[in-house]
Amino acid sequence: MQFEKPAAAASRRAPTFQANPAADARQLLGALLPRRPALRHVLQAHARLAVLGLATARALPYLLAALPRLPPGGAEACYSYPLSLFCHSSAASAFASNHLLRALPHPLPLRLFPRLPRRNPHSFTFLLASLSNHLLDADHAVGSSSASRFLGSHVHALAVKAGAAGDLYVRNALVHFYGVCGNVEAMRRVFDELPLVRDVVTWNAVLAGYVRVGMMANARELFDGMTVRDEVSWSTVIGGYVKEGEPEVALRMFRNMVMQGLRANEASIVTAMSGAAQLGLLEQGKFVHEVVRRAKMTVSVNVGAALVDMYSKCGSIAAAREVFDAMPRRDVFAWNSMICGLASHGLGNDAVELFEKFVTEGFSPTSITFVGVLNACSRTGLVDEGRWYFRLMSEKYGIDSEMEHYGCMVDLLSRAGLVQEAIDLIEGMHIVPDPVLWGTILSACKRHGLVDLGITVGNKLIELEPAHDGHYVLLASIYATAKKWDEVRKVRKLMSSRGTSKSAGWSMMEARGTVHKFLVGDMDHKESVQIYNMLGIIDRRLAEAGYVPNVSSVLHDIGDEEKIHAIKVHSERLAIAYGFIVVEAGSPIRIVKNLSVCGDCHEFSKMVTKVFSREIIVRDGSRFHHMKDGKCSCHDYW
DNA sequence: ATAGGGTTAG
Repeated sequence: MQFEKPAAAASRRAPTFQANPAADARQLLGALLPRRPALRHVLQAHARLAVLGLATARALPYLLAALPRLPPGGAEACYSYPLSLFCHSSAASAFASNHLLRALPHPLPLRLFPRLPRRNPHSFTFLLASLSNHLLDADHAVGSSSASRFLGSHVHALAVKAGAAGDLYVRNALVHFYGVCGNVEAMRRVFDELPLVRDVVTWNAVLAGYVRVGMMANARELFDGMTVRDEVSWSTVIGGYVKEGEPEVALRMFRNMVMQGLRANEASIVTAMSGAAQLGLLEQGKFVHEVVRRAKMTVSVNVGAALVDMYSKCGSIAAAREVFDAMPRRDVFAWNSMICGLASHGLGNDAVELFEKFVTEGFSPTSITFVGVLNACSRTGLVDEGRWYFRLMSEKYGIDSEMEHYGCMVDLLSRAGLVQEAIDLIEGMHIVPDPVLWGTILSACKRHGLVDLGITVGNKLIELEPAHDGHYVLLASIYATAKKWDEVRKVRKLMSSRGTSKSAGWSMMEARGTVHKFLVGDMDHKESVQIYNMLGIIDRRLAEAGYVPNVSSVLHDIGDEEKIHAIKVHSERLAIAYGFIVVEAGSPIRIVKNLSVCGDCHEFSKMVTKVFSREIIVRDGSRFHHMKDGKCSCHDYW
């Protein structure tokens, strides 16, 4: 065995440590620190440098540069560390100053800025970023944000005075800042200022500014005019369409991007996935998942959570669970998606079980976790559990009850017939109750035959929201159960003179790679003739099996014959009939609706699943109906 | 140095 000479070994291990300690420290830090270091990583690295004798005054700025943005109002120790790094740095360089500005929480950078021994044009970038980040973090802390807006324009003025405003990075930071403020005019002014010093980041910042305030037409025009677009440009616009409730456009752009051979990054994957979830169409969601698979991307926590949400909102709760169980690491978002998903599919017991596991694994629930859990209890009729979790939320976790939580509780209680307890809850709320809560009470009155209370609540609601058709419909049907026909007529008349807010119902399904959308009595579809023939066949078989249309839910002032005719061509039935034509036997027929299923369509669909041994999965305005063998996962309550 | 992202009752 041969031995190296000690000197040679040493020089190979640390060839340049003697030559340039600062450069070595920098190199070592690069190897030591993860890509996005946390405070403790930097502290550990500092310790390593100290042990090696490399924690010199010249090396400290690099530690400063590696620090993450520290949280506002955090422990003072958090920011005394960056300050001491700065003070012990030998060169009071602009580099060290700038990274100090970056590490410290708002408003310290603003206070320190005038006193920094060295500044350069870059310093404005750091300062503006600090302001922008603060605005983004605390978008509801209105008081401090208006101050930040003012301070931002002040920094802008300082930059102009210092001759730094023409710097590309400073300009980009300014565009971003004004975008974050929602000050589109100022943003645009900086963007258009001569000389036109711009790069793709400038364009993307303006794009994001338009998206942030919902000016999608401007965003799109800008995007279309861009000569250089990168991944960020695409994901910004795709995310904008998702945010604006136009998932079809978002997904079309995502496909377009992929078809052009451009790389889908994590942001565009996550936003497109959320678009597919919003749309509810499984094939669209699977396409996005397929892009992840083909790119051989590792399923990160973010992508995993988005997948879970997409699969549950597209009606495949089993696929959602599969993805969730396979995730090596999960964050609160992933858990929340899974819990809420189980709840919306009527799997309340699974949701509650998962919540308990979540807590056992040491996670802290958020307000959204409780929306999921309470919703699960409500959908499954777990009254005691619901009361228990509602108390747990504030008493153990200190989470304030929000409208959504009250909504779940009112639904839970009134559904179980505990209408008075639900009313007491509403009346004891510390926030102004949403009229929808009273709407829940009203439908419970209908369900439980509480005529007098129903009449009081119904009239109150009509007074509160005269354009809301649903209130008239419910009130009239309550009068109808009490056989007060004169009152029924009055309410109907009132509705036709005032009510307007009823949106047209539609049903969607996808087949053969296309999306088909049906309206009531729709004749626009290319295969309309076949669809109506199929509907006729289904109707006859169902009639043989004893199905009788129930028109009590139709409140139009028309005869029974017409009502039956109207019900027979509800969009959902057209979609089901089309499903029989195009969906492969053995596969479920998947339908997405904008409104709630009407009572008779629900009965009809259930019966179809029994008579034809066909599975139907309907996503309506607020839940899923898995229908099979004549039974529905919603337990006939929606 | 600067731009983009997910979960929420009826």
